[in-house]
Amino acid sequence: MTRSQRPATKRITIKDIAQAAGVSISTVSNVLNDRSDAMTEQTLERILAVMDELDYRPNLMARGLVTRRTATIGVVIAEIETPLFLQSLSFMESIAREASYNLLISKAHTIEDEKQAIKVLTAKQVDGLIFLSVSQYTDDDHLNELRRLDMPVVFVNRATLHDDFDHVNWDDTAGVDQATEHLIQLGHRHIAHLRGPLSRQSGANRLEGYRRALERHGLTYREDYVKPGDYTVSPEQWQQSTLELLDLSPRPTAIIASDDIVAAVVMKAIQQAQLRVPYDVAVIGFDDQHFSPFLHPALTTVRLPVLAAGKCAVEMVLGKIAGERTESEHVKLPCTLIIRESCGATT
Amino acid sequence: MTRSQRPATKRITIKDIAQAAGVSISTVSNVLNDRSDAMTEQTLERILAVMDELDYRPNLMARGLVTRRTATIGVVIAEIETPLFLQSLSFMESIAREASYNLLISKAHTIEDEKQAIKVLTAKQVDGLIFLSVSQYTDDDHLNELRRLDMPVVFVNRATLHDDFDHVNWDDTAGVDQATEHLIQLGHRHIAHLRGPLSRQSGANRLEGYRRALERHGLTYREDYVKPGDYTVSPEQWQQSTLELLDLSPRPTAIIASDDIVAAVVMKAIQQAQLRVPYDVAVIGFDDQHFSPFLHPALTTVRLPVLAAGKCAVEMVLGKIAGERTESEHVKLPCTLIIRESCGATT
DNA sequence: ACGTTTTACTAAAACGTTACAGTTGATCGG
DNA sequence: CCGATCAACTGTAACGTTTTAGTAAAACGT
Repeated sequence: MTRSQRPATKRITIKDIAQAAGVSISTVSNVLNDRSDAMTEQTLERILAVMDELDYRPNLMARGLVTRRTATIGVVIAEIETPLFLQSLSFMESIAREASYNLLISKAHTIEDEKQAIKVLTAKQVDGLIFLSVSQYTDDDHLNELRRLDMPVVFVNRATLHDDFDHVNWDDTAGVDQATEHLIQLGHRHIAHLRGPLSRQSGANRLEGYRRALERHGLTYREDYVKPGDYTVSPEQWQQSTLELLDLSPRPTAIIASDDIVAAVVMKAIQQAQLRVPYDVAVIGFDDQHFSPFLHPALTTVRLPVLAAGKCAVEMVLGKIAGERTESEHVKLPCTLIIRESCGATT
Repeated sequence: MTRSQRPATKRITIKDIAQAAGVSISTVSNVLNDRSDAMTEQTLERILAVMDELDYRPNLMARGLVTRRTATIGVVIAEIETPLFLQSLSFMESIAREASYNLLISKAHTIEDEKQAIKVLTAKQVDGLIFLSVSQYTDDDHLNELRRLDMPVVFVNRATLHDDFDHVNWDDTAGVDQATEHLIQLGHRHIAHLRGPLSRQSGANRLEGYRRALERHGLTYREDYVKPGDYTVSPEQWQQSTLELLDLSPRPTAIIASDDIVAAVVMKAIQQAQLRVPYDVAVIGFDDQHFSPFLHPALTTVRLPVLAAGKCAVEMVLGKIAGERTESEHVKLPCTLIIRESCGATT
């Protein structure tokens, strides 16, 4: 156990290796860059041995300075603390790591934050930039700055801005459409919706999907069947909205919530009103958060392709970096209806 | 709108600024490093103007090469996809950003992964390293490698290894103790526990806290009141375990679950057995995940100080970097009992 | 045996900063 | 008015790599 007491840890560099192996630094650099064909087996082994013995680790900053590559992708993520996006981030890391890339992260909730984040991430010489679910509204100024960077940039879950940027989005509209369709197939004719904030793309899209499915089946869209389930209003109000829905005539036999948290509250309100889910009222959520299968009853919900989106985004920037992809791409991933107990299809 | 078509974006450097402003690069460097006292107001402004006009951004890699500072902290995080730790990570980013630091992240689930992560993060010259909830068991080899780095390292939520490392932990034992105490105060005498995996620190600690509270009150610890609620077993088995507990005589009047997800399943099982929470059986969870307030009934649970721990960890490495802290510290943060509906105290 | 190719290297110039040791020319105290 | 201090700079050597252009010696073909 050679535990040295503050050994004044001399940083060992390529120079030290060269010296110890009795070669030039160029040769050492060659082995570092897998150009081992340019030297004797014997020299290679000697260098390798010295590296190992001295526990040499190349300084990637110094390397990056000349190669202009850092093997690092910057991720700007919205402040919103939803587990879903963090999960996506986590998955991005997995994909990036397979390609030996790391993620440098920076949260941003205002446009100012975002600009600042771009500044520091690029100053740190990231090879590409991913924007995860950040502010929907951006000025041209901002976009031009991004264009000027001349660096792979992809937006995930942000309203499509301009065609020259890469985008990965998911199709909430189709997701809710599918959920509504499912309820209709199960015989429901009175379907209510606790919608998200209309100021957000997701809120508007989901309402649209609900409406679209109803119309396709010739069911009338009733204003009073739609109530706000925003995160801008409180859970108490979601509960209140649910109770109001239950008082309507005819009483809705199904409620589509804007997300799983809202759905949990909706189910709770229904149960407190002495009604049963799904027998009296079916409930469908949105997001497929990790707790949804464990609710009582297990929640039928629409799963967002957050993992696939993360993977896609990382692959897009890696492709751009490698020069394989050049055209800007707009990917729209489908959502999946996850049927559990709360809609009555499985019981 | 000066949208240039691939302007062959010449990277502008400190040299360009110097030239354009008619000064030496040293002077420009001085303004970059806030040594504006060493020049005329007029020169300063001229340089600033040129910087602004040319949209200059210092290359932090080049700077880092000479200062040996990157303003980046490496975070190695366990693969386990629990939202809780991701939330902690997210909060760490906030704290780090206040100090103008960024987080370079790398997941690791095996020791090999971890070693690899250390290698690349240090190669990228991070200024400090935080281990978030990674593998409990490490070889001395591994630790020595970390010591050799001569770099601030703090472990969060890892079993204390050696005193010369910094640690931030939370006191699960006291947390469950407190939860159990609360139930006892409410008059419960038959309290069961769905424990976590004993191979993990958290599982063992929580069982210990449960036991400790019982003993303090002279209540007998019954083997059959404790069943595994591991994530190593399936939700179906948690449900099964719950039903078995309900069949015991005397029937437990309260169940403490090893975490909130398990608690949700426990509540579900109880309700499916036509019993009511909390009237027939009280339930307490652990973690205070974001969905817990929305369960039916809202879950009483023990909140882990994941945010505080993240903050603490970041502050510890920043302190070490700044040279303010030198001693190794071992912080143990308290958990908080969050009383909601599922234990019957508020209804 | 001679020119040519190949092999196994090496020297030195980048990359974009900071840091330190100077160097001017002006100001100042006595 | 002279040496000393000071203000406002500048020149250049690092930092640890990669890369390009080269070189000396060995191998090869004829």
